[in-house]
Amino acid sequence: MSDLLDRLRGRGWRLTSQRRVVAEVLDGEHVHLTADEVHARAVAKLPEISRATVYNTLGELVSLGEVLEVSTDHRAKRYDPNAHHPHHHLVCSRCGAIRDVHPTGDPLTDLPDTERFGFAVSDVEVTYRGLCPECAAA
Amino acid sequence: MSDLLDRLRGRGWRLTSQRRVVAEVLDGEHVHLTADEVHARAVAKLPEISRATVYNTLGELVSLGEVLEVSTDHRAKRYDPNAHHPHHHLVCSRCGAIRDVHPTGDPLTDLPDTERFGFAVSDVEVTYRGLCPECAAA
DNA sequence: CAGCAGGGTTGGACACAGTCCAACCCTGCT
DNA sequence: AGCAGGGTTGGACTGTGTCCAACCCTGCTG
Repeated sequence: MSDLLDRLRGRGWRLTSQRRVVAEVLDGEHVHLTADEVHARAVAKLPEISRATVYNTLGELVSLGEVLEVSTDHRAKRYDPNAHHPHHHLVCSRCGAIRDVHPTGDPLTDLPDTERFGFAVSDVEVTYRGLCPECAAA
Repeated sequence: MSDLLDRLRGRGWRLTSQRRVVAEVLDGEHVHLTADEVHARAVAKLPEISRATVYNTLGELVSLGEVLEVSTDHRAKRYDPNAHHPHHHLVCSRCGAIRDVHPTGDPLTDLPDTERFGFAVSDVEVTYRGLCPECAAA
């Protein structure tokens, strides 16, 4: 994703220091951060960046398709920088840890026309839930 | 689900008028209501019922496995009274309408051991997204 | 080079969903 | 009738996210 900045520049995105920092944070650790976690890490690099800017920038990255929004629990949304590799998620039902997973098969083909009710189905999200090894041991 | 009240009684659930009203609301229309919508409908039948009680009761019904929590958008949770028929959801990406669907196949078998990372996977949620006929026409 | 336009940033106020809590009430039991 | 204990209530509170008006910064124009 080091080409992320190039891609954004190519689309006429004005590349401010704030936006660069947010992109760097997402590029840094490939984990699923909440907006506030992104903000905390961004502040470490650019102390005066505001929460609103982080929210704005994350929203823009999402609508540009460079980052995915994931909301597995009913709490804060998380941001997944791995937007160019289709994948699904495995979530620990106790601690909320998230892993990217790649199931075989395509669930889209598992939804017969009679079950589509005239919808133009374009996407599927699959969320597996279970106990992670740490929580299972505890 | 008219046996719902029987099942609850059988488990020693104290059947107050408030709880009965919440159960009736869920039983009434088989749609996916938010907690506030349940509250509004409950108030129509029992004017003095409080929001806290609705939340409490919904939470209890969920942990008893009588009702499912669904959160397809990042807004309010919705409650699905259809807990005894395994199914998944089809959501309109514009208006948020939800339909229950029954895909063929079992996505659990599509997740190889190497993709389970030691998790004890127990459940899968599949959410199909697309435009509903009304939104596609507009 | 000054002025300008327009997008980006800021922080504080606000909105929404949900949770918590102490006081109160109600029911069944003794 | 008195009591214990669970259920209910409403109001305060929290966490997450959005909105907005003022400000700033950059590149362009004359």
